[in-house]
Amino acid sequence: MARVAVDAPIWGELDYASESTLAPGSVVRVPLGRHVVCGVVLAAEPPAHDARELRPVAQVCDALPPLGPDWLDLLRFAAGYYQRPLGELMAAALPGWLREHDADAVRRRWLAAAERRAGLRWELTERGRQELPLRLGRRSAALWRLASALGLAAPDAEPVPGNTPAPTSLDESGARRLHPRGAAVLREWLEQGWLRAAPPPCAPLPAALPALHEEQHQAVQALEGQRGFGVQVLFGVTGSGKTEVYLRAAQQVLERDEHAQVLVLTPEINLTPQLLRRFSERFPGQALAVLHSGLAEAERFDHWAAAHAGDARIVLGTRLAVLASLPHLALLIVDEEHDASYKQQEGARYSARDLAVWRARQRDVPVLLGSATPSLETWHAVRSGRYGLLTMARRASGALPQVRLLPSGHDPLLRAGGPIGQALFDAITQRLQQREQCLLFLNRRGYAPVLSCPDCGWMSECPHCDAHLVYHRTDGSLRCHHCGHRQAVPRACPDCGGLDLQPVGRGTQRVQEALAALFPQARIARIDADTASRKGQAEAGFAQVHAGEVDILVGTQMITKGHDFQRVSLVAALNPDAGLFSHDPRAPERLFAQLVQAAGRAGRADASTLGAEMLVQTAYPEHPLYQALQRGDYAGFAERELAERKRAGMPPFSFQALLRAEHAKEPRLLEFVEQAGELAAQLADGEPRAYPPVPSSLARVAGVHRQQILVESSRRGALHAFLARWRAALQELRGGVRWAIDVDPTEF
DNA sequence: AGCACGCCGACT
DNA sequence: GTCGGCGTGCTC
Repeated sequence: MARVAVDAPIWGELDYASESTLAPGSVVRVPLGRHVVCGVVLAAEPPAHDARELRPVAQVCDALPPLGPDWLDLLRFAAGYYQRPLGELMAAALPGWLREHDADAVRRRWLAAAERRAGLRWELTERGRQELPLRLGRRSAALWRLASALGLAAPDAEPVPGNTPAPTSLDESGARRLHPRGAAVLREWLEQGWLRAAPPPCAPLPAALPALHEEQHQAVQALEGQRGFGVQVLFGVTGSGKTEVYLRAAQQVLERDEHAQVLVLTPEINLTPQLLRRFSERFPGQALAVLHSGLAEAERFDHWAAAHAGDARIVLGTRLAVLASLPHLALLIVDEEHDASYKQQEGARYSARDLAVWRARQRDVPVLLGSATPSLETWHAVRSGRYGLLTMARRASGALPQVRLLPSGHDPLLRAGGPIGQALFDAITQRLQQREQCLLFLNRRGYAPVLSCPDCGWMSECPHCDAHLVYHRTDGSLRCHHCGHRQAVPRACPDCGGLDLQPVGRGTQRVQEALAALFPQARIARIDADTASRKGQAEAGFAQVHAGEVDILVGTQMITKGHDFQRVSLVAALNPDAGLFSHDPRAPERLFAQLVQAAGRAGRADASTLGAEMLVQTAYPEHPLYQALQRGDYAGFAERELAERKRAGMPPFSFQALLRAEHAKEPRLLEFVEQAGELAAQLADGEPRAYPPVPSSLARVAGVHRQQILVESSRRGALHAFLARWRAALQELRGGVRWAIDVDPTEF
């Protein structure tokens, strides 16, 4: 009998009959209802006492080595911590291609992928080392020639004089020299699971590694001394050379152990082509696997297989890569660890950064968290001594851009309704004269965030969401950025018939239009979700900027990530103030990180005649956040935010979870959250504290109403004990309300 | 998630 | 009188 976690949103694990004893971690296909689904064996159990007739396991994917116990423990932990079924975590961790193909297809693809990786060079697996001698016995000298070429000692072989190390891997032609059917025998043994791809002969490192500057040297040395579990925070300003430290850290680990694997996490793989390039240049060959959701399913399987087989020495990926099977994991690196995209926002809402730290502790290996603006959670752990701190405060070459705050208070240009004030106008004019490029960003796409009637106060609102319809002038449409609703701009006000509908506020389109009028001679480009609708379109836009075909680039946050523009010397934030006074307690932290990131887009200051500048157009130039930004004082900003969090009893000084519930009928939803709140009060017993239900930040999206309940405790253990009980009780409630618990929520 | 089972409104 | 709505329960 086998206990199996199945690929279905089912709590509880299912039992199946099995003729043989299946190793835990075996990937199987099992009948469920009228379908066959993928599953992972959790344990081989003795038959249960109840006499229920079990259905048999349909197939065992025995071409795959079973998933390791540490992988199973990771998934069990994540399922428990994030209050989700184990099967769902499993489905998130395994490539879809594996889940959707039968054992034969999996075997074929697994072997084909292994052959491609190996360059047809093989070595014995542990299993091969044990089982092959049994199979061969004392017969067949020719087969033993193959076996000893793979490093097995024949039972009655003469001890080899001297200590010439036996070669331990074989390719096809080598096998043919030793045995007439050598290649076929290798294939047979491969299918038995006795062989695996031999690691490519240690790819030569580039002859001359780049010299490290003093701070990098210090960081690399500190990491060299790290053995066993430890979290090191690499706190380095943009351009300080964090990637080189990652590369050296990876190199140390890979050289120390010929099987070691390194996991490198990055927020958005498409936005960090440099990181991928740097790793593949430094460690050439098949040793690098890439895991992210942009890969075709079959391709993702191949990369996952390389990781699971232990062949991939470096696995570079987005948050989902943290769930990959990595049997020889020896180092984890989380780049831009503060980035919000490490938190999965649907299904199992795990934090890849937090799971990376958990995996490091589990395997007793180091983990490196890199950022110019660490998350407050991470910074707090540094301050309390739990995490080590490696600081790189200087740019490797050139100076950081100067931050200049431009008060928008009494500016005549802004008062006249323009997107930029006099100071910014002058600054851009200067840059244009020097043939340097400018990058302007704001958080709103479209032409204007809302259309309004000055006569009666009517505003364009989405019929399905609690949100404004955004005016897009290019095609004369009103669009909802939340549900995709789209309609033509009305000729007259729907309420009073007034004909003077006015755009209110500014989006990227309107800014582009205004800039075209202000700088008629400049070449202006715009990149946002609207212009980048098709894949590659954004990259084409960026390429134009790199090629110097654009003088001013306007866009959303999209343009603040992933590109270093050598000829951009001025970066400006047009209206960042919303982040100062948001109801979301994490808004300031995000704003600071975003502005620092944006500043980093400016090229080297010494390549500019005027020096690189980051300009912030704000009504609150005295605000401590901007003051800290101007000083380049992340630590000061973080201290202040942490003090505020402590005062308010918020994370990281408390632990939170959020119940999110949604339903099309508001009364039904309210009834549900009411009941949920009562259950929480009964079950909590004072700890944790449950707040009353409130509408979510967008109370209605696409016709669905949304409410949430926040629970908070000073003790993580108390919170989790409560969540398990609460979840079980909520599952008993009826009424078709969709709900989910978000542990350690980052968005409210 | 699917899928079946079951009890209440507008149709040939 | 039925067809079908989706609320509820189950999947070893």
